[in-house]
Amino acid sequence: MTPVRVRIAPSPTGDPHVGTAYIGLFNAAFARHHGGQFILRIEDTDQKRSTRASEEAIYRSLHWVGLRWDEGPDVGGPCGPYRQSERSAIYQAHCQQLLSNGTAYRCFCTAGRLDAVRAEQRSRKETARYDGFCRDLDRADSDSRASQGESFVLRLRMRQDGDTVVPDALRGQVVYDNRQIDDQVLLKSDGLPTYHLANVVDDHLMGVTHVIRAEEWLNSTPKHLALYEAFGWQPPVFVHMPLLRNADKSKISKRKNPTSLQYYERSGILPEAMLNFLALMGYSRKDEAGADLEKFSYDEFAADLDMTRISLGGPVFDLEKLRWINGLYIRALTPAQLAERAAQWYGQDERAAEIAALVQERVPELGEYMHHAGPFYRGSLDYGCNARFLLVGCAAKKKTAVRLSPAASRGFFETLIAGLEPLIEWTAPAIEEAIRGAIATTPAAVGDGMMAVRVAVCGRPASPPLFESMAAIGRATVLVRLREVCNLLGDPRLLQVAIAAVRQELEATEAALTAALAVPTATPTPQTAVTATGGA
RNA sequence: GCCCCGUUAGUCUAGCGGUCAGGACACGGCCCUCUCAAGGCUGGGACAGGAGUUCAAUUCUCCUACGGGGCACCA
Repeated sequence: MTPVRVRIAPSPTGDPHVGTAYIGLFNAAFARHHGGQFILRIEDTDQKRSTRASEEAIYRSLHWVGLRWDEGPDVGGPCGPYRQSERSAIYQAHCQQLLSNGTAYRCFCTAGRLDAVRAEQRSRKETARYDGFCRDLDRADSDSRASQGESFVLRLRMRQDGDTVVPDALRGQVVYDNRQIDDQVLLKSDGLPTYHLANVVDDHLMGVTHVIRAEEWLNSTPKHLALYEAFGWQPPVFVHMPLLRNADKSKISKRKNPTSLQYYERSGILPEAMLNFLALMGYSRKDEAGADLEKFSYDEFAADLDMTRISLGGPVFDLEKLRWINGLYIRALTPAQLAERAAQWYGQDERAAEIAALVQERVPELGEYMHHAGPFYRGSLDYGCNARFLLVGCAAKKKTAVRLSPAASRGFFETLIAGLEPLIEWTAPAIEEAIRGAIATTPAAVGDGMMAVRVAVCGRPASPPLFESMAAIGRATVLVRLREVCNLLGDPRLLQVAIAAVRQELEATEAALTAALAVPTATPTPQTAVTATGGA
């Protein structure tokens, strides 16, 4: 029996995603279970969006959560290179093979024509797909046009009749009508492969036996199968995992959920708790009594793992339960271990010195250190009565201040997010520019806009310098907080609830005070008390 | 619009023809308690709907509804 080899193939665009850890966990555990290997491959064929910084962040976050791989760009291995941008020659050679055996053809269609075709198909309510315009071009003609430097892509020649059956380890046989399947682009006009080509070629060359990936890939599997056939290769076993979901059941997204692993690391989720929680998404274990087992280690999980027992309903990523499991792990530590872990978590954080520099001036005694540094080490914030500052200008002292409605304030935060999100460099000057830009789109005063951002990001109206603070808090966490503020402002009822809570608190205090002052004779007089202590 | 996947309480799940439909998060109550947590006990809450197969369907089949995903020179 051939050894099990599995892989994850994240693309280095943006923050390391919780879904990558999820799929990584099941792949790694599966490999461990069967004594096989787990490979990390970087899918950076999208030149426009891939960055080296993101790639590094993926290594970091995956390591943080406790995943280790046997082969990868950073650790090497016998099937390298493990970065697809470094494998162009391999893909080119394989394309040549497909071109000569006729399973692929050059397509010279322009983007404009393709758009027009798609628009036309949509207006006729058909499945949008390539119309085959270049499918039957004469080969010699195609060769000469290519050699004259005309721009082209390479497309897979899909069979136009019959069905393709995708054997999925969890779903059985999934049948597709071949006429539904597009002539997929394999090689882009920049000469780089698309995911579909690179993925098949690499999986084969790297000896991957089981492809465990997210369900969103299920529909493109027929294309992959066609490629395996075109190359004359044996396809791997396919396992399509359910997609992690937002509370509204849509595919998990950063708009509706913190998806960055960095966010969880910084808000103090323990990596072992994160893995445990992720394992519970679609998988369950039982104790001797037959009750569901909620807490188990990665090793136990890997030993137990049976992929056929994965449940397919899309699991909602429930932060409440994550926090509960995290608490379970925290309580399982000895006090000494917890002290050690906590100190390590905030003291050896790579931003420790940066944060210290920011709060230094505001700390008269070390005891107040965490009060000021706290917001740098948290995930979501609780605004309480400071929520009023989130309404741009509304808490301003100047009578003439421009005051924005909740909706307008929300609009402001949305444009701010849009300005912050694409920043290449997450630095104070870049952040400042984005903030000033966003404020400029509103009639509010600069200072009032800044105050709203300060409270949104730091949770209170007093903080170290805003831009530097935001730089230190980090992009992932800043964006999560801003999105939560948008949600808050988007639903005024949430604000009402907050206001009601504050009012209740105040009224209770007032009532207690009034009651106490109304019965001065029932207690020893203040006079006596003062004298007594004063004389001691 | 077309194609594919899914459907047990608000959420994560067990179940693989006969179960009082089990566990967990969250929620309510009680206990413990200097507070808050934690912990213990306890309560409410689910098989999407309809046909069929069967002595018997949550479980098998089909239809409907609902949810999700895909339909790019993004992965």
